[in-house]
Amino acid sequence: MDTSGGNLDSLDDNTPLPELSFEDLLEPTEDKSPQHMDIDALDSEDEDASGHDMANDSLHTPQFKKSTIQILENKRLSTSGVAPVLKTHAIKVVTSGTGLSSLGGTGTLTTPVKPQITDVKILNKLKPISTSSSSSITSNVKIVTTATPGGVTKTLNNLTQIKTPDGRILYVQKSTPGTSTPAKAATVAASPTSGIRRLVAPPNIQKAMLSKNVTIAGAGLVKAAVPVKTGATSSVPITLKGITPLVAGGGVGGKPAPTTSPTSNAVAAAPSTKIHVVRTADGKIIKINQTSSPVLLNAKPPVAGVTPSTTSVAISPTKGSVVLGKSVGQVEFKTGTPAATPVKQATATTGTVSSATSPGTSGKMLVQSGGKQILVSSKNIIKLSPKPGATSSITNTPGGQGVSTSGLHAVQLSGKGGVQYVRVLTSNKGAAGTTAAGTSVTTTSAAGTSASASTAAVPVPRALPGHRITVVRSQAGVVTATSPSTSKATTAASAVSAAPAQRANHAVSSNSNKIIMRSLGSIVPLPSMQTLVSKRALGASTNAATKSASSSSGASGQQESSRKHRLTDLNMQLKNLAASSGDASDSSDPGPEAKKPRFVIMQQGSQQQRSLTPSSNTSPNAPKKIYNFMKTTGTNGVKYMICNSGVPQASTSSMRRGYTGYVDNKLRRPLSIASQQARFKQMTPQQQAKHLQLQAQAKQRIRQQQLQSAGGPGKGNTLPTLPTLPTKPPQVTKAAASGKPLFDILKPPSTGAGSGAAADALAGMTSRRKHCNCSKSQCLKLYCDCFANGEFCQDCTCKDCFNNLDYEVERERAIRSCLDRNPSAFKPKITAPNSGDMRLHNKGCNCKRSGCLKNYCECYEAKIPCTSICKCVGCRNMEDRPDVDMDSLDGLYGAKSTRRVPDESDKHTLKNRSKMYLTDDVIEATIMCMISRIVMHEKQGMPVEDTEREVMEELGESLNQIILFAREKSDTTAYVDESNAAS
DNA sequence: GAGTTTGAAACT
DNA sequence: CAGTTTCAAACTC
Repeated sequence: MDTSGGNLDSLDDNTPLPELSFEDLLEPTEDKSPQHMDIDALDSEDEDASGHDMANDSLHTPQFKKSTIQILENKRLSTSGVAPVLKTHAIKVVTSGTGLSSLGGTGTLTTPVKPQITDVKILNKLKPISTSSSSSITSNVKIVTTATPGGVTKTLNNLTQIKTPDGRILYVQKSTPGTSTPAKAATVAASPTSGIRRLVAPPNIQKAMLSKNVTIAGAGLVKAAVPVKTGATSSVPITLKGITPLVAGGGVGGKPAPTTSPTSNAVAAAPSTKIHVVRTADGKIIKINQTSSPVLLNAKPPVAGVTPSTTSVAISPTKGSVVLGKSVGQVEFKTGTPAATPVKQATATTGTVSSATSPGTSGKMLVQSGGKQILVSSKNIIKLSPKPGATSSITNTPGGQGVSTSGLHAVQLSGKGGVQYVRVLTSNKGAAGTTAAGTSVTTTSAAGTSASASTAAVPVPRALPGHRITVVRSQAGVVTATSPSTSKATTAASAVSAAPAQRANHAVSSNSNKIIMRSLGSIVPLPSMQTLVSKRALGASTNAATKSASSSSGASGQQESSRKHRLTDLNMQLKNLAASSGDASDSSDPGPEAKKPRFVIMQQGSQQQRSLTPSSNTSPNAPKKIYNFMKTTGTNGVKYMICNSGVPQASTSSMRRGYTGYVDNKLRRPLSIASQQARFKQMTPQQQAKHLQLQAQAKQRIRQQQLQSAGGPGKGNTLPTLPTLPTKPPQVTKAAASGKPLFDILKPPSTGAGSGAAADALAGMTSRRKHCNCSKSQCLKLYCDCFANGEFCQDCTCKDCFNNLDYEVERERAIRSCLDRNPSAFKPKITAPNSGDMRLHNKGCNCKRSGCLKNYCECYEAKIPCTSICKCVGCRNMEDRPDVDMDSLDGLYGAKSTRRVPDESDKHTLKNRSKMYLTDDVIEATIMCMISRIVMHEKQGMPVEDTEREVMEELGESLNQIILFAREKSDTTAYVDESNAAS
């Protein structure tokens, strides 16, 4: 038990989540009315947040709409005022057994008539509910465990055990910044911003029991002695309400019986209220909601002799959420059954929360790692490091549990912030006397603030060997709740993109028994495959490529500018192709959401290696594939920053002020704004301090490693050169810059002499095209291109730069500020309304004096014509102008080896030709060829590097063929034209 | 490279 | 939302 806490503490960045001690759940009932008010407010906020999260809007973060358990605050009661007894309390949830009496004071749980404990689903919400901003659900992880009946409830250092009647134990870990000690927790408690965690209880939970003092009766009321916050009177009974008794025999999948008796405090809720709210004395609210698509971890068949429903946590979607909120004197559990249950009590507050989606719909995929199986709902992608035992030993819990070694497994959820870290701990607890059987799963969301992440562990069926899985939310923090029914590839993609968490360290412990996913792992936003699939994108890339090839000869300033854009587009597209070569199958127009970056956990185990391994997601709804670009800086637990999703940053430099081409900003954004935002919001001062410290350490490690690897030292305040992947795009970039034809550029690096060129290309990739020169903004405002593009300053000439790892807190604050001002601040300014449409400036320019014919004008800079959206005066940047938005068409022209500057007629001709040759069919065929290579490589288990190289090679070959074909046609046409002219 | 111009971002 | 200020890039010399 204690050991688990120790493990958590050992985690660096992820501040160990404070255990959710019993006192956290307790609160004097006296405060009822105000507390209710609070609850209502919170609930409303939560609902609101889920409904419209504007902050994340820019990030396209999916809204969290599922019922979950949320810890609104990370506040932790100081133990000083609480009776010691309280600390050891556990919460038992009894599904059946109506009419359970509430336990007063120390009373232990009353056993329900037919105890049936289903499952517990723990969702992490990174952002405080209070903020309507992005509602991020960190994880939908549903852990099914069978508890050993009659087990002893205990509170781990970090974890609070919730014991179900049948002996299952749930571990709830609060995320308090770096504090294992209560005192610290207390201090933290003050901070309003805290990570939110959601626990989703199964629909049938009728009763919740807090060991020793709190019991939740089936009737819905539970009273228990409530420990007072520091200085407050202790042993005030807590009331749990809203719990509806289960129908006898209600299995996991079965429909729960409606609850009949509302608690005194409970307000009659609409029928089928599905929300369970528990509020702790320290003001935490736990909501138990049903969520449709839980992820099942360690799902295993229930222990023999036990009814399925009881023995194992059922995956069945649960409704109702438990929210630990701010000090409310009560703890409420409200349960509702989705379908048929009659009205349950729901306080006004809770009522708002309930938005459960239909469970069951989601497909689940089974992920196996190191002999462990994780069942994931289709929407979620969980990726476990292939070798649990791999590297880091961070997770070690010395202590009682006897989990000395740990394995870290990275779990990536497709949803917002989709990365979670899972730690599987071998639990010796059984030996310790705790009833909890072998494995418990803990999920923490590190998002927002690393510290905020709370963990919850669910005991695994006894049959399973004792393992504890701790899921720590990634910084990105925003893990969307998985809604099985609604899940779509696009949704998942968008969700992922929303949180571009950049750095996370995660350590993989050598012991496979433990899987710890730490927030420290670096997460890289990856473009969704849809982007790749997008015809438009492909065409763009093709055009860009051809353009770059043709434009290489250009000399004039204007051409230079054009080429810059072209190169940018090309690089972006290539990156896109390389990075997102995953889910090609979805040809539907991804829309803006689809372009969101995906976060990839950088596994520590794999060094300097980019993996292109698809997740083991088998579910149809699940995102097709996610390719992880992994790079490690070396040592265990080292935090490292990853740039631009493994694609070299060099070419990605943004054009001035948010120009994105029609390639999404994601490509240029190594950092996850969403995640940063979330983290920031939840970060407490202590967390921030710790975070900074960790970052500094990580940075130092990075530098050291880079130095060791003969990498040039970063300059000044900028970060050292970020690790770049040894992949092709860089080559392409440099080659393109050098004027090589694309098809040459794309050729795989030849051995021997060719390798040198490749090395040069890589070197070229490592330098960005543009460097800011900010002097007053500290690079923390949108004035700064680096910042605006979500990039760290690197090799810039800026002064007092805060846009680096050393000032991540400030940076996150700035990001949030920007998003507060403009939720779309980090969205691409220039997009194409529809696939195939011309790129347009979303906001329009406002030029007064430049006539929109200078690069002052964002439209002109992006080579797009001004539109009616623009407020420019004296605009001359018209659509029909030859110098606008035409360079994207001259790629084929360049292929003709024509070096003269095309005139308007030429451009029209080129445009027609481009349409002639770069048809959708051609583009699709090209993509399919690339995809086929990926698939083939995957099947063959070929190295990622090889796969990437070949994909790019395939692209190059395809483009080459297209160009050659176009050239031949053009020659023929010219010949015909000449003949005609002669005649 | 210094100074000016420009327009987006930030602020009021 | 409009006006003003601030800012950094683009531009000019």
